[in-house]
Amino acid sequence: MSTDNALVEQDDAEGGLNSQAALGLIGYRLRRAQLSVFQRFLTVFESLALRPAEYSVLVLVDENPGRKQSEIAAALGIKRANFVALAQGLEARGLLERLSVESDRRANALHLTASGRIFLAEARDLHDQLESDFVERLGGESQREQLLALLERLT
Amino acid sequence: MSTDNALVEQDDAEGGLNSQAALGLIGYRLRRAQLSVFQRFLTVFESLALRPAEYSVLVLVDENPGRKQSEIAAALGIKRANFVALAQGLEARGLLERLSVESDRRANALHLTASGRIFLAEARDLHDQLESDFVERLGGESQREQLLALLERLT
DNA sequence: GCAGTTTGTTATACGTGATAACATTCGATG
DNA sequence: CATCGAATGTTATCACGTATAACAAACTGC
Repeated sequence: MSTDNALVEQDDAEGGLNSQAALGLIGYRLRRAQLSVFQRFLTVFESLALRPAEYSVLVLVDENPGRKQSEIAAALGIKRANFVALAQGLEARGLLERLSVESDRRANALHLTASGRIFLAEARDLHDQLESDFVERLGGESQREQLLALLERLT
Repeated sequence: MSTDNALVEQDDAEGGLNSQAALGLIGYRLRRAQLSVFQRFLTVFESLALRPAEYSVLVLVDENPGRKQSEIAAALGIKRANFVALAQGLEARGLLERLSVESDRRANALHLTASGRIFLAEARDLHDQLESDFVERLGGESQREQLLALLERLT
């Protein structure tokens, strides 16, 4: 029952394990792909010292200037508590401004600084290259949209 | 350049942020989908107190009995160092055996115990249900295979 | 004005992945 | 056989991401 025939790969060779079932798992492949993609992201963005989460914050703030921390955090699925250090870090680098709102003195309204916008443009270039590379791997733009649609349904 | 017009959704409403670009990112969607899938996994497997990584180890060992720790770890993309506690945990629960190999006294050969096999059968049932649920969300078996193929290319 | 809620914040804990160092053992080569 | 390099399992440690609890300040609704 264990040793299989020619229908599947042999599992007695030293090289590849029999991983039919294990690697067929959606969750497993999802995790592997995500780790791989993030790893490539980290490599490409190393020169900018920018992490994926930070990039997504900059993009979202750029597209939604003046929003509160909580709103940006919630939109990205990040807990308020965990967002604090993230925002403070970007602020310390001069990329992000946290302006106090007159109508609500608790809230911080997020804006990009001038250099934040310049920095983001640079980051966007890098990211576009990365995304193009992914599209190439996937085999075309239509495959990319298909992937995004499928991932959406899982979320 | 920054404020856009009617071509995209308005971003002044209180509900949804403008997230065209941010949410269009492959890495971002991948991360969100992976978190969502893992969360569902954790919920379903809560009764068994089994984590995703542990499940994948049991499956792989079941299909490749007698392999060394390093081999199983490498096949799952887990570092040797991080695999130790994982394997010891499964051994402590009586699911896994780590037999010393005569031909190589450094190595541990991994096998499932009898109760490990029973336990795994139970886990496989749960996982099959979960996977079926995913397939349903994806819209069919062919979409599942498409997704797996696309993820494979990204890895 | 008060009660309950929201916002930002700190502290803390857990899980995962990565690296470095180490002892033991193996393999190959002199 | 002796030695050197590599492999194996292990421990300790670190960096990150995520989660919860608690808190002060401020807002909202009654």
